[in-house]
Amino acid sequence: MTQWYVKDLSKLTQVSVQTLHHYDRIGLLEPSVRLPNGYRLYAEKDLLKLQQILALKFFGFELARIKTLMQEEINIFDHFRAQQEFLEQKVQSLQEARQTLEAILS
Amino acid sequence: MTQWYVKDLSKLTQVSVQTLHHYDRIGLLEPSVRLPNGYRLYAEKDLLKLQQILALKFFGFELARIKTLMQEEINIFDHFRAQQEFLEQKVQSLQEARQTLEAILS
DNA sequence: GCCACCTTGACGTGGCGTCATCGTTA
DNA sequence: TTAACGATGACGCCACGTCAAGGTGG
Repeated sequence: MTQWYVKDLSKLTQVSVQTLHHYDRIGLLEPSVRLPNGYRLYAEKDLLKLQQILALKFFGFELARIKTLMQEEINIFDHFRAQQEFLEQKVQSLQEARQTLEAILS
Repeated sequence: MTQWYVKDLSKLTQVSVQTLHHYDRIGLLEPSVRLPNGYRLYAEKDLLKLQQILALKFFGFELARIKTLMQEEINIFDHFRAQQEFLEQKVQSLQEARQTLEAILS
């Protein structure tokens, strides 16, 4: 089986059907085939692309940025470096709050 | 000066006017005085309440939760403990992503 | 005819930001 | 008269979740 309907791909990747619909709407991941009845049909390359999207999501990138990143495909490491700084700041601010709470509780 | 219009309170606390409007709409911080012309007038106790709200926000509580917390006012430490766990999980997931990026970059 | 799938569309979430339109005058 | 405030209301953002109403048959 190298083709999937939304629900099949959803089960396969643990990504909800609504999320796949959403990705289609915003043009992030459009199924390579649309059947005459309007059904979405995802091929293997779509699955691969989805997995790349999930990886970038894990790194904390926003969907809009993921979209442009996958079109550029160049100097991904520069983006990684920038994203790392971004995450570092987020972690720091969370850590501050957490440590303050810890101080209060101890 | 112990009374402030929205913009004055905004400047004083660095909280935007829109945010103050928002807090009023959701019933989190309603100004103690409403002039006949509809203008909001904040008193000192409102300022104090706003500062408490900001503190709880810093700890990562959601506005809805802050609202109920300030009504209950009891066993705040239990909430702090729960919130600490919540923050700890957030920090961990962010750390994972950050460390993975670090590994890639090094 | 029934079930399990598929579609699109509208609305909700959180915490506001951003106009737009209008009234007030600290 | 105008600027600088004030008000409310509608819509946008992000990443979807959640109905709702209807079509299709792998």
